[in-house]
Amino acid sequence: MAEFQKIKIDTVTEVAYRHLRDLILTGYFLPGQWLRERELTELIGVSRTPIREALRTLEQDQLVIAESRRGFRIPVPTAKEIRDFYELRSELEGMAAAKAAQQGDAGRMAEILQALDTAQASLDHEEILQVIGLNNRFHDLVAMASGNQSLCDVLGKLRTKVNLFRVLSWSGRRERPGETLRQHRLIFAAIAEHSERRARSLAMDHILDSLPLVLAGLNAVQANH
Amino acid sequence: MAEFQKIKIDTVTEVAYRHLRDLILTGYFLPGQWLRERELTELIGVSRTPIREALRTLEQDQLVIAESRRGFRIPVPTAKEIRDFYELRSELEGMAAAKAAQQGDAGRMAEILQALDTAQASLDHEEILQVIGLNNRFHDLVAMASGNQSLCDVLGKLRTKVNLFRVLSWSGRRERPGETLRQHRLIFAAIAEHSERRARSLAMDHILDSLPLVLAGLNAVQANH
DNA sequence: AATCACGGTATGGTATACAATATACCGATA
DNA sequence: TATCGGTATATTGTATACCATACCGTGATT
Repeated sequence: MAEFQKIKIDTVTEVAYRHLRDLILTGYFLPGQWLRERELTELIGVSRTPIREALRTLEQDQLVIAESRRGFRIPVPTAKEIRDFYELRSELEGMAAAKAAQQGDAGRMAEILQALDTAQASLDHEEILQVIGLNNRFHDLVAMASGNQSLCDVLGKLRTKVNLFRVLSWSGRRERPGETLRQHRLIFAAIAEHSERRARSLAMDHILDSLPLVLAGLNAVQANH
Repeated sequence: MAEFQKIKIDTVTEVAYRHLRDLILTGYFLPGQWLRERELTELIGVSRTPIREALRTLEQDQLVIAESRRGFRIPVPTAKEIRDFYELRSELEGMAAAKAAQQGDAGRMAEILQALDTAQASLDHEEILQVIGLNNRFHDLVAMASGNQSLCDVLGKLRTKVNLFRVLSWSGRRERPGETLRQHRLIFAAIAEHSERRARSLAMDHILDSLPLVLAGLNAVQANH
């Protein structure tokens, strides 16, 4: 008999964490806004205990900032922070692409290719949210193809935080999923033909490509006070 | 009149976090051991709430592992995890060294040199703990000299976790602070003369140098069941 | 104008109660 | 004997009440 899958039961803390994270990443809160525990308990519908634990986790994700005896607030990113962040992510996505090219796991390659093709189909049908989701998945799959779990974990964290920068700077509105998809295809090609250096270089450039957009968005937001 | 320094008051949660972290990193708990909340409240002398918040933070540091409705336990590292981890850290320390060489901040360089000289003096006086502390500080200073705060943060986290691997594998006992210091001097020389590629390469090799020691320690621990 | 005192508000922390669940133990049954 | 099932116990997960304390705005006082 097949083994029974152990059912993972979500704790309220985990639900609260994901709920708050999604609220933050969709721009529900404004940059700099204080998150009052008691408001959050009403918003999420749970008690203070799981809210506080969820906030501690979000603090580690750098999606909120803890200030002693003041509470938690949404960060207000600076241009330098964003530049530093993109530089770091660029290096690590480059490493992931290079390692993936080195490994060349056939199964993973097929998965990535399928994600790209599905994204292309979604693009043709103008299902933009689908395309964006699959574009994110591309990076996930490449990280997994690197075979390095630590790298995968760190990149996952960075990718979560990059969404914060995007939403706080409204730059998500100006993305061009088609161009992104095109670059992903180039990176995949380099990985598939085991060109480590080329894969790294393309992946790094790909990340840095979106930096100006985010910085411009940040300026626009700040100009509006 | 000089401005009053805003006094940073530690919350109990933060104290509990540091206390637990230090206990973990000094090997007070065994790999795989469950951390019972009730025991921890007695051990640290605070109530469950701050203990649980501290554990959530430690979970993000990957110094403990949370299992739903089971609690938290000390991780049992595998050889692959350790290899992946060192590979990642090697890449990032290399990046930090390269960026530091690029920046060439004179003030930072002086700080690093001073740390190296102090470490040398401590070594001559056989103050081994001093030397180890200053050797860690070297990496911190190089990361700061890179000018990239995000990189600095991530490397800090990685450096914390590497201590867990060391203590869980007892490999700390076999370290040779003198050899480490010698390698640090070489890395510093490369940074000081703005040799980005050489600084990166030396820093990466330096990290990977200690990997076999940790892996050997892991095997030795596992052989003892 | 600068400083100080005061009070409101929110967090930080404790204690407690209870629900939910994992585990160990134990006995019944095949 | 081995397996199944049930029960007791321990522990985490969650809610809640309560208090102490820090922060901040406000207004009086100098």
